[in-house]
Amino acid sequence: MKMSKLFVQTLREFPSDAEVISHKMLARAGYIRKLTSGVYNYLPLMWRVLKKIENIVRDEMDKAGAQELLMPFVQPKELWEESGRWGAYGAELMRLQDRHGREMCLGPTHEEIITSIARDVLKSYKQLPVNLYQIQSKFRDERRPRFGLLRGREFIMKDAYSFSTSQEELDKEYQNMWNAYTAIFKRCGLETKAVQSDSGAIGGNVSHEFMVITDTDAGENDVFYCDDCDYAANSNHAVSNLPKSIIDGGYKEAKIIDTPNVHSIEELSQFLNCAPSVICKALVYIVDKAPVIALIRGDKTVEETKLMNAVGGLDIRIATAAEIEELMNENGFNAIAGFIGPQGLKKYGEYDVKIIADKTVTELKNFVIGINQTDKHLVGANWGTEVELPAQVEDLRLVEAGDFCPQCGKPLKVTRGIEVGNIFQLGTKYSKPMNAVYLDANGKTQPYIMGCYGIGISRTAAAAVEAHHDEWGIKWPIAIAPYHVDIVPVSTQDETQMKVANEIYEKLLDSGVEAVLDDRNERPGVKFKDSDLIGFPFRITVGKTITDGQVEFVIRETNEKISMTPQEAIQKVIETVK
RNA sequence: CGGGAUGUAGCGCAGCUUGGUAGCGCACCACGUUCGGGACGUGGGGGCCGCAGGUUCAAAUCCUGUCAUCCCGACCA
Repeated sequence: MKMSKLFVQTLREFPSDAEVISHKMLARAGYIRKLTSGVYNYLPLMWRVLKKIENIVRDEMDKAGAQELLMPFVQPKELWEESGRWGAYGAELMRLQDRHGREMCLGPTHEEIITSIARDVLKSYKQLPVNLYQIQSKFRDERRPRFGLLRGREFIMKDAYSFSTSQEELDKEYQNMWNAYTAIFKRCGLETKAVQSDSGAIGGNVSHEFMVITDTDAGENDVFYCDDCDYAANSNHAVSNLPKSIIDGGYKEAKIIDTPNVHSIEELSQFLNCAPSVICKALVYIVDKAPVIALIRGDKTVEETKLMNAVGGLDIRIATAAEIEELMNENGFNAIAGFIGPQGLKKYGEYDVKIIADKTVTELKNFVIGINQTDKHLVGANWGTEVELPAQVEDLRLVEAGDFCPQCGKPLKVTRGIEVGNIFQLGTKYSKPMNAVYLDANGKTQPYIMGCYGIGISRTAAAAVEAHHDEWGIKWPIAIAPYHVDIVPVSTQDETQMKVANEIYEKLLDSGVEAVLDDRNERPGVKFKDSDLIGFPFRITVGKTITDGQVEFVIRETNEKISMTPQEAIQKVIETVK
């Protein structure tokens, strides 16, 4: 491709609406343009990158025995009602009506569709197992799109779905996909870590996320991991063993004491001169409109996803001051946040109050707790006497760096990650309600045991930029770079330089190398800046030294410059690309 | 959805307080001088000042409404 004809406009400055590095770089280097919030045009350079990632994904999925198909982007409401998700999915599901008023949605994922196809075709155990996948645009009406391609509303995704006859068969396919994913990301030049995760709205039991580890703002997930064993988990799912803490408040008897204007755990522990770990904290949450009180040790934090899952909810938030006031009034108390306790809270409007204790509070003795009276606390409390231990006890705790690994006991570390793929064991979550069944060897009707496996194609491209760039621009891994090499004659006026540059270009093209010839009559600085910004893995500069038979070979990854003959440069590129 | 901000040429911005011919830099076109890390000169092309009302002789500027975009908090590929 001649640079003068390449459809690209690089910008001197970063667009003002871009926040993270991948968004800034891709926009400035002319890969993408925003159409509307969270929706981007993929310009020719971007599309080449995306196609390369897609092809790596295809290759590995096919090798793993999966078959590609393509499902519709627009889906009818009826199938979503069968699975129960028309109501459950929430505002992220982009709903619309056709001219007859029939309700449809834009596909955010395709479990319903694939299940409806499978149940029509897969009638016998002899046809199983099967793994089907597609690569397609998805639409999720995110509450807040941001970070460019990392969190768009429309994005390109590979989604695969497996159908098995047993848990063992599913386990095998899960491992198969795990291996394929590891190979895919490696080929894309990305280092990933597979971490245990919460399974969220898609549902299911076992799931892992593939994270590109990046300690920047673009990494939206906290990942806890162990250096000594293979344990790694998303913060919404991580568990840990705790270091020894003080769990006995040491109070000889239970009594109510005045704690004026002492709102926070920190203030309370100072006021009472006790460890935060002997205080039982009570937090009021609203899960799907219903009130939930979470009890947890004062020095620990509630992981909201865990709490939400403990009550089987879909949406969670901390209660407002006004809601707490209502809750108190309705149950005959008068207290503000900071003085809440679990005692005597029964009703909130039409809902029953649920009380759930984190495991950390069960072992407390002679502890401190709120009693729903402002400016008062109970000290020296014990379960079973002063306070009743809630029937439901769960792990609600957010893990912290330094907690001990649940597998091997060594201290855990934390880092940030970008989720580029995930694998789920769905079980019969969709096959049962949608009556997707086959006949087993005994002629008995059985629901499929399903799995699903996603890769964010466009997100993977953005994550690659996050992981591979410097202050001058992108440094694409060779396997997903839009072009392999940029050939830059320093002066288009110089006949020798142009002649040699053209020869190099033609020879590389003949060898199947994806080359760009920067034939623009621009000053060299402009061409070098563009070359670095766009991120060609290699650059061959043809300058004055061509009179000595030398060109300059530049490796973008290291910015290393090596003088060599044109023939050597050609050889070097061909060897690397093959 | 809550809190904060911004909409003026493809990109980055000024002008608005105090209404009076719409500007600057980059990019784009032409000519000339330049030519190893985003050159310079001269001359050009491109804008319903987000949109709709209102006030006024006159609105980018003042008022009202509306739409869009971005940032900070809860979700996911």
